[in-house]
Amino acid sequence: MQQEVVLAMLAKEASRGYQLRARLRDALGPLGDDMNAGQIYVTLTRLEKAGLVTVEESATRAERPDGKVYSLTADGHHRVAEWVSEVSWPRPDLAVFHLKLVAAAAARLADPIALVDAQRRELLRRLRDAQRAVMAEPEGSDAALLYEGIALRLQADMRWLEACEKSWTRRRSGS
Amino acid sequence: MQQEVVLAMLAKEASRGYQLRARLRDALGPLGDDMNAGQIYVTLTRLEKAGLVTVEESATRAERPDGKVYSLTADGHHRVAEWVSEVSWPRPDLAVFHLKLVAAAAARLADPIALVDAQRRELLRRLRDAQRAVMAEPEGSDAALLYEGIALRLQADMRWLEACEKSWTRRRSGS
DNA sequence: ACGCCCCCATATAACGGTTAGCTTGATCTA
DNA sequence: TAGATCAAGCTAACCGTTATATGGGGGCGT
Repeated sequence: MQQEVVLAMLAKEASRGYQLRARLRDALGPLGDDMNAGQIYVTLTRLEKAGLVTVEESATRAERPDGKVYSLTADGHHRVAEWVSEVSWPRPDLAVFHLKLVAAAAARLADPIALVDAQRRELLRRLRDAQRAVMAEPEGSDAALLYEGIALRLQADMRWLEACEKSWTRRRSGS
Repeated sequence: MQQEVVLAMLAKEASRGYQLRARLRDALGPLGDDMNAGQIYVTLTRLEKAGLVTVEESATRAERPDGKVYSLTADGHHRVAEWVSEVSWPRPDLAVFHLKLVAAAAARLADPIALVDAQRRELLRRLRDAQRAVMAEPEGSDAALLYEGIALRLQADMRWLEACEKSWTRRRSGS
């Protein structure tokens, strides 16, 4: 998980790694299961090295397993405030599929249009899954919202693939 | 750039790093300028270490700068064929924004609805840019196709943000 | 002729996200 | 009591990405 996300979760209250991981999983619903177990620990140690969090080797609390409790430093608080206030959005990652088509056509490895078609079928499958998941979730839940976003994305990508197909068929008859 | 992409470009013909980079940039149009210059060399050395490409220290050709020409090994050809045939699609990356909202609300760092609004304005700006870019490109060019995909994505994300706003306002009045 | 700048071409260190896999103890259960 | 499962944590390693460095060569103005 992105460092800032972990940092922001830690801003609510100091936690140990496992609790943090559980909170993240809860906030994502069924999609949280995709997270890798070790991810949090990697991120936490890196945050510590960067001086954004501190550990307290707490045998002070009566917590059974000899514990590492993580909390934010002043720098950490500053960083998370900064992150919350900044607007950023992941750049669309369509380039690699496009390059796959270009490369496949150039090296005569496969028919681009067949590739687009296969991709369309795959996205259709995922779209059905996402829509089924939306309905399976309780109305208005976090998970339902996320699945809805995924479905909207997939629909947009489907329409792009249609545009790709048109473009490549034109290109084939045109050359 | 992803290793497989570089590999696939190399499948067309053996090249040296710089040519490869130029070919990639051409295939992406104006978006290709975002590529980092050194990226290709990092990827190529890693591919070499993995045994998927080989270098030929060619002073054999009358090429001025003492040259490293890269070409695919048998394993490399196999790998690229595999890649072309596999259907994969980047997983939608909506989780981090969702977690930003959750964390901001939980730690009372900011008003989630204000965050959604700021994001909406930003995406609207980018959408206008993308649509302008579509029209600036020659009809049917690679770059126009890519920009169209980006625009479609952004529209989908906008609609998701609207759903987010609805959901969080409901949640606020409901708690 | 000299200095300057830009392009070709390559390389490298380092950061950050992700994964696979390991350990160790506790708890459950057949 | 042996085996399975789970909590809790850790590590090595891969890959994508960036910033930055290094030279050689060609044009160009003064």
